[in-house]
Amino acid sequence: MSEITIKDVARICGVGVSTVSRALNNHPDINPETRDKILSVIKENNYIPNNSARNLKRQDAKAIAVLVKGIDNSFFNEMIKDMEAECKKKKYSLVLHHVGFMEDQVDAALELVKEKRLRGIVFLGGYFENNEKKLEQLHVPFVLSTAGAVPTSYSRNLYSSVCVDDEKESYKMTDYLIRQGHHNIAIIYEKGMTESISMLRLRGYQRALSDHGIPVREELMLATRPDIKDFSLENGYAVTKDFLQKKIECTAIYAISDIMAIGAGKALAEEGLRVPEDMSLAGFDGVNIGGYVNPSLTTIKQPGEKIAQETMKLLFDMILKKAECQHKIFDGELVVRGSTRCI
Amino acid sequence: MSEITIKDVARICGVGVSTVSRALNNHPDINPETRDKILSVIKENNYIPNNSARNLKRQDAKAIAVLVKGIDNSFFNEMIKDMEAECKKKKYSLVLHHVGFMEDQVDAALELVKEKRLRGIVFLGGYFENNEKKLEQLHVPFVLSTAGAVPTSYSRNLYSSVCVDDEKESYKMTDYLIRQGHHNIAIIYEKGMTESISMLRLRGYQRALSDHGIPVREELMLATRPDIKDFSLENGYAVTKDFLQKKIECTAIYAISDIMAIGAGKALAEEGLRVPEDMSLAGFDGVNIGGYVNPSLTTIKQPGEKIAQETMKLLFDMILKKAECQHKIFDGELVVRGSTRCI
DNA sequence: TTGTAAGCGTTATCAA
DNA sequence: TTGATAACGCTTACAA
Repeated sequence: MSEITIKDVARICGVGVSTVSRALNNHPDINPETRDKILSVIKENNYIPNNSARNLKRQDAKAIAVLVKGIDNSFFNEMIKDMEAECKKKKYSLVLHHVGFMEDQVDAALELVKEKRLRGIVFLGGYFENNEKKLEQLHVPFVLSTAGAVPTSYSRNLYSSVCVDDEKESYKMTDYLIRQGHHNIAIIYEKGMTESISMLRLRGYQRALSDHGIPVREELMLATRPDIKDFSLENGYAVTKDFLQKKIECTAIYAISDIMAIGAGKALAEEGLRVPEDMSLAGFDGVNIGGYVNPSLTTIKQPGEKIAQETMKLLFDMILKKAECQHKIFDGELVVRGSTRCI
Repeated sequence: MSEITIKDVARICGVGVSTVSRALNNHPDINPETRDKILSVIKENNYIPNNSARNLKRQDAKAIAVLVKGIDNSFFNEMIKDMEAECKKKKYSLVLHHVGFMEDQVDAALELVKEKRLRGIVFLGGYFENNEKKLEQLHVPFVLSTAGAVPTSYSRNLYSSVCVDDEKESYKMTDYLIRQGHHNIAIIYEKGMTESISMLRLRGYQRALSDHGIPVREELMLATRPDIKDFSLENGYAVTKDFLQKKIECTAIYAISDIMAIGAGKALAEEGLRVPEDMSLAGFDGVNIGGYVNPSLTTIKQPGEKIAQETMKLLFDMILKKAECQHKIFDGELVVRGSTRCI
């Protein structure tokens, strides 16, 4: 009943353990006949090598990890499959690991690198403030992907990064709404660290208003509720519901994520407000679902596929060619759909 | 530069490695002063224990794993956080592992059990046909959660399970639509193994029609496209688009997942058909987003939270109390919302 | 309360 | 082409 090990396989085959190991790892220096025999014994006896033992001993695990902040971020999920594809091309295995909202991504990375002997890391999303020292301990190349939240004080040679310019893209959306005649634009954002993605997008909104000579009004800046999951449908809904009670003059609501915008849409519907006739509604990210709701959602589409591919390119350049750290910024695309209108 | 190990920590502290290990694992038989000193040295030197080595040696890793089929299933993602909560109560750690569409869940489980010395497994979703022998090799208790697709030939003492009766619930939805006056009801389903969840739901649909004396018509049974991701927005959309071209008489479309129903909704909108005035639309699962689209989606709500909790209860009963295998079936709830109407 | 030493199941080294 | 054997970094008897 106790699990079978490489020693048992060796004994059954009448060979040494190293020969079994060679068969297992496709080493060239083994007689094809012996290898086939060993492989068939392995199959018959359902032997499965212990990965902990392998990782412990092995020096060259051709593997990288993608550490994703949060578990149900549609935008990230759409990117992951692109990363897996790129990784496969390089014959590396990709360890996917989700880190909870309260966990520290860098701690998780540090642990994982030791455990699996990883050669590189991708951080998908997340915050990196007050973490420079820990990041320095990460002795493998890493790329911050779609994680705008890196303090400018960090050395640019510490890491690579790929993202959109969140402030600029948010400016683009706000500017568009203003040009459509909207002056009272509410924004749904998440209060956070200065360099968090949400705060960058808030700054873009504020700057666009200022550039158009429109005062930035406190009562139109709707912070999400800390007691509800961040960036969720529920949060967008709750915030908007509260806002609408106050009857503040407003012709457009811009949520800094599509999912929250969809949540806001429900609150609008419940209050009898039609989109876009009574209220324009806009999001950010460009997740698939935004194109499927009714009316479909005007948004800033991040080029997820490009970002994913470039992320892997930078990572493998650093791993394989010892390339320097690089910082790529992609443009987002303003996608105008049915949820906004000119007034 | 090379990574620091427990030996280094021991050397720096001037103690033996076992003492460091004791400090690390909160063993009671250690002098609090030595422990504090060791802990501070660990912190200063950023020592992180190697999990592979720990797993290899440790016999009693209080850990279970949840193996999830697919990465962006909203319904599963909503359940996972409930499972994590239950697990925390038992002071077990929960290893979350996603298995791709082409991978075999049981193989992944077998590997993971060895690697992490797991005490139990939850399979969330997936198919288990032609896998009985492999499942038998899994020498830890496991629960199939929301995985209706178990051949009836399998021994009931092999595993526990928690789910809804997919055929019955699907019957419930179809019966409801019929009672609303719909006779030409199209169903969007996925062709698959006889016992797959999708086929069970299809059978419920067929049985309801028959029971009402309505013929089951081939041209109203819309199989998803194999070239598009299964259960996706895109698939629901594509299938519906094709269907509408054919101008087949029909007053209701029932998709066996909410996400596909939402996809179908877009195709309807594009063809100028209003929901529910021109076409009723229904889904299955009861994911959050269904309550946020416009009109909100009529669906069968699976009690995800209850299922998650019961799954963990059964698993821990088996692990801790050596309880027998059990098979629980929960009722789904017909949630009537704005997307369907009486004709 | 602490230290020594024996594994855990592999892979890597080296000699045969 | 093979087989002993020494690591890998940790936990845990057992001895002190």
